[in-house]
Amino acid sequence: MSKKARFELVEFLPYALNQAADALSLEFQHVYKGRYGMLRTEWRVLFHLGCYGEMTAKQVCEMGRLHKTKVSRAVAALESKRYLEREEVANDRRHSVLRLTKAGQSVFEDLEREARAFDARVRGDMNAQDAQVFQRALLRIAGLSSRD
Amino acid sequence: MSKKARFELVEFLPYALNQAADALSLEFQHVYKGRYGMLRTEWRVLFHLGCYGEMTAKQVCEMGRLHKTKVSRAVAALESKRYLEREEVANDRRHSVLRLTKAGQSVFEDLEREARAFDARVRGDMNAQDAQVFQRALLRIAGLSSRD
DNA sequence: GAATATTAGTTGAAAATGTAACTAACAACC
DNA sequence: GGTTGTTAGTTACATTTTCAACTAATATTC
Repeated sequence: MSKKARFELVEFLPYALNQAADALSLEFQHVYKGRYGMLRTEWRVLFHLGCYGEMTAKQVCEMGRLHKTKVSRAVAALESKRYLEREEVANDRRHSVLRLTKAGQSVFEDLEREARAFDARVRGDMNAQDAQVFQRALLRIAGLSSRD
Repeated sequence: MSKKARFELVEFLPYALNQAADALSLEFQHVYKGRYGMLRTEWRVLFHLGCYGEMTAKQVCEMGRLHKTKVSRAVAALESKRYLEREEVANDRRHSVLRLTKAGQSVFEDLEREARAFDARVRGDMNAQDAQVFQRALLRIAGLSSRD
C-alpha cells in the first residue's frame, strides 16, 4: 500500500532550524538593540573583534560568513558609534585592521556577559549529553565543525 | 584565579543556530527558487496549505509565525502564479479560505519530494538517536514542541 | 440601532538586505 | 615600466522586510 505519511513541516530541518534561530535571535536582539541600538550584523562584527581580536574586514567576512557589503556597512556604523577604529596597514593600503575602542570593548564585555547568561539559560533545560549532541549537530550542519 | 575562558562565538546558540539555518535555507532555496521562482515566505505558505489543508491567512500567520503583511504578499504572489485560490466565507466576509489549486498542489508535491530527500540527506549523517535528540531540542527552542 | 472597538487583510513609506558595478591599491607579466 | 589582473572595500540600485496607517467587515456596548 505504501501510503506516505503526511509531510511534517515542523520537522523539516530548514524550517525547524529557522524557527528556532528566529526565536532565539529575536530574544537576544532585545539586548543589543535595546541597549545599544545595534543591528544584527553589528553585534556580530563586534563579537568577532571582541572574541578573536583585531582583524581586517575580509577576515570578519570569512569567519562570520558575511557578505562584504554587510560588513562594510556594519563597520561604518560601529565606527560612527565610536565602538571601533581602523588602523591603516603600512605596506598595503587597501585594507585596514579593525579594533575595538575602549568604549567598544566595554560594550562587548557587557554583551558577552548577557550572551553567556542567555546561552546558559537556553541550554539549562537540556541535559549535558544532549547539549553536546545538539552542539555538534549544529556545527556540522553549519559547516563550522573543525574536522569535516 | 577564575580567569574566564574566552567566549566562543561559534558555540553561542543564537549564532550557531543562525549559521546552520542559513546554510540549509540557502541550499533548499535553490529548489523552490530555481524551479518555481518562489520566495521563502511563498514556499512556506504553500507548504502550510499543502501539509495541513485549507486555512485562512490568519491561521497561516499563527502556525508559521509569520507577519500578516508577509503572508498577505506571499498569498498575492501565489495567487498570481495560480498556485492558490481564495474562497469567500459566507458568514464572515473579512477573511477567506485559502486552498491550493491543482497546479499548486502539484508544485507542492514536487517540492515535498525534494524536501523529504533533502531532509533525509542532512539527517543521514546523524545516527538515529542523535537525530531524535536534535529534533526535540530544536522544537523546544523554537517553542513548537507540543508539550511544554 | 448608533457609536465604538476589534478583527482580517491590504497598502505605502522607511529600513535593511542582496546584487552588481565601481574605485583604489597592489601584483604579475611581458 | 606599462598593461592586465586581482584584491579589499565602498557605493548605487533593486528587492525584500518591517512598521504604521488604512479599509472593510463584524462584534460589542450603551
